[in-house]
Amino acid sequence: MTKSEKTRQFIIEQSATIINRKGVAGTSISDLMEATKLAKGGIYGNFESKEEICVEAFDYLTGKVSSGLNNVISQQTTAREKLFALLDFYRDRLATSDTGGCPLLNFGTEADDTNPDLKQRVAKAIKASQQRMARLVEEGQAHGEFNKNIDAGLFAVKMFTMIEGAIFTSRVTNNRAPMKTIVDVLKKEIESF
Amino acid sequence: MTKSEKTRQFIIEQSATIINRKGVAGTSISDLMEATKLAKGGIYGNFESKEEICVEAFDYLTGKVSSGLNNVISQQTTAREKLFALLDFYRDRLATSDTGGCPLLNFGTEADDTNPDLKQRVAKAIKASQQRMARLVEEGQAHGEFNKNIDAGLFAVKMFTMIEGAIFTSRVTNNRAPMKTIVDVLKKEIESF
DNA sequence: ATAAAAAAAGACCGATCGGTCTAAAATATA
DNA sequence: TATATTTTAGACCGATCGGTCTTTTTTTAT
Repeated sequence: MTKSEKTRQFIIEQSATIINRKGVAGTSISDLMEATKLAKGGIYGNFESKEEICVEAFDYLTGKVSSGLNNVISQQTTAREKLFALLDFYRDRLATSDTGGCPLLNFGTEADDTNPDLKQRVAKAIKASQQRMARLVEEGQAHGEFNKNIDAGLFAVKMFTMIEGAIFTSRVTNNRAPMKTIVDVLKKEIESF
Repeated sequence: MTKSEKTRQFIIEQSATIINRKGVAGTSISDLMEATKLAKGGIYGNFESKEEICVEAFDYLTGKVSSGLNNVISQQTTAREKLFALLDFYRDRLATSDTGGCPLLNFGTEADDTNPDLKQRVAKAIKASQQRMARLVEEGQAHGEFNKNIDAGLFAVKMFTMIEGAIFTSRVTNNRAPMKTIVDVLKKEIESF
């Protein structure tokens, strides 16, 4: 890993949370200079534009969520346990305030009317998230753990919308209760599979 | 209604959709000058700051959603019909792209880490939305239409998170299907009450 | 119609925006 | 250690930001 590759990665990591919190339009290069302790030349020597940093920051954040999920899921054996671990991860790691919440929600709501490139990236990430959920249900069905009549795709849509809606609600109202409630509701439904 | 009151209202109405789409940070005064065909003096003669315009725009947008809902709800008689009308309204009027989507979602996700005033306003509006839903369920129970064992508050949280999550998903993916699916799921659950 | 009051125009302000460029510093090669 | 290359600092750029203020225009009251 060359020096500039390391610096580039460092900039992305330091910028990601700031952009997730303040948004693309609300984040200035000087914010990133302050966070990285780099001068303008240090930033623009590694990125072509603010837009490029934001895109990389989004990929970094979603990648971190994705690997975090893969990690907790891989530690479980049954499909039910895996789905529960996924739900716990969302509840404990994305509804909290300290990292700015779910990047899909933050980048998605800002980009949908202003930034087609970013919007498409978010759309892809949404699809991937739902597919992960559906896959876990299908896995449970293949292993005879869940009823085969369950519509995995439909449940994934329900699960995804509820989780994102709950993250949003809990964060704006400064109250973890909605997120907890929704996770419990989803767990109960999974138990009935 | 004095001249300046009319102008003030005009500015709010013309600005609201723009701010809903581009966000608070992403909207400039010159955007609003262009939309209203007013010069800077015309804007700042009626508002103290950009922040004030944004707050008024949020109130205007949520007020319009609220009165729209009240309108379609009042045209129905049974609680079930009222809940269905509410769902149809969300599906047909807020998941579409032309007005920028749900103001709660747009202002809420931007404000939660950057704008405590606006954040609190969104939190209040969220609470009001959920209470409206819960009240309709309780109304149905009072009239013997729904089973009294249904937890109205819990259902309202579920309904609200699913709707917001579905609006988000449908808008970012440019696909009405998730919103339609979620509305159908909720209707089916209401039918079982 | 005229005077008084209200509202809007637009020049102007300092600050900051994203981005460029050259010179200095740090690193890699030899 | 000397040299070639890469990387960073930071002065600088024009544009635009939110906001102010004086002047002009429009509205209202007489």
